[in-house]
Amino acid sequence: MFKIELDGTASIHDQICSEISRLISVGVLAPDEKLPAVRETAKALGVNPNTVQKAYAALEKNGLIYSVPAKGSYVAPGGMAAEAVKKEASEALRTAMEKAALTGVSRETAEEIMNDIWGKKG
Amino acid sequence: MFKIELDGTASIHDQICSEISRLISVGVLAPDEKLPAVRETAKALGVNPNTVQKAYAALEKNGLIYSVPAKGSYVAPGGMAAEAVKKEASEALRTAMEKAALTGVSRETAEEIMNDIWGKKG
DNA sequence: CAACTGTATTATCCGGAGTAATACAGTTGT
DNA sequence: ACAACTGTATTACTCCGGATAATACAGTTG
Repeated sequence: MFKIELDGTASIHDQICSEISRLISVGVLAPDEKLPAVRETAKALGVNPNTVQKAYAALEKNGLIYSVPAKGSYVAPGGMAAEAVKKEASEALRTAMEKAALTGVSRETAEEIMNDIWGKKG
Repeated sequence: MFKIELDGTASIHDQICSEISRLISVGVLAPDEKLPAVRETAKALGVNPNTVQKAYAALEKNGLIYSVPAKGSYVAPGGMAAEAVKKEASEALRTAMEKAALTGVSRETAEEIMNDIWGKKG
């Protein structure tokens, strides 16, 4: 069972989405692996089941998981999920970069930050 | 007078903040230049004066502008404002990159996006 | 003095977030 | 067959932040 710390300013179901997305992309949650039940997750997180359901529904809408009534929710098969997550993350990164560029942040500055995070190239 | 399109999902005063920040960093709003009055901006944007005031207050808190009661609000002097904006934007970019890295986005992918936005290096 | 400035206060409305309590239909293990 | 689980759906309620609205005050400016 995964753990999530509800810290941020974002809504709880958004945070659940993000964390599960991350776990999928990193591989902690494998393709076709069964996710904890809605009620179980809710209990583990000390959160209302409806909130978790909202998160799962959003994940399914984005193609990260698929749900089978009366059976469970599963990570999308064949690496589709991981790809979807990275695609989402890439788009978010693009948006952030566009915004930064709009406010005058230079490419050099962006590269420096990149080196801090991914390690210097070469 | 500047224009702002209230599109995003963010709150109005946040959008006003962002747009004024951008205009400052780019140089459209020069240091010590007087900003439009709260009521004037509100009217131009079709928005409540209180909302604009909230935006101006936040901008002042972040050191981007300074307000003189009964006189007006002005862009912070000596390029301080532009620097503050770029610093903020850089931090936001760093946060976005960290999140992307966490979800498995590779440096190569990030570089590609960077090339799209800032132009290819070299 | 009139018209403007930023600032402050209070009240109200609306929508989303979150909670709560159910209910239903289908699966699964015993 | 039955109990216990699954996802899904519905309805109602509370709470809080965003936004609006209507003022009021004090100080500046022409």
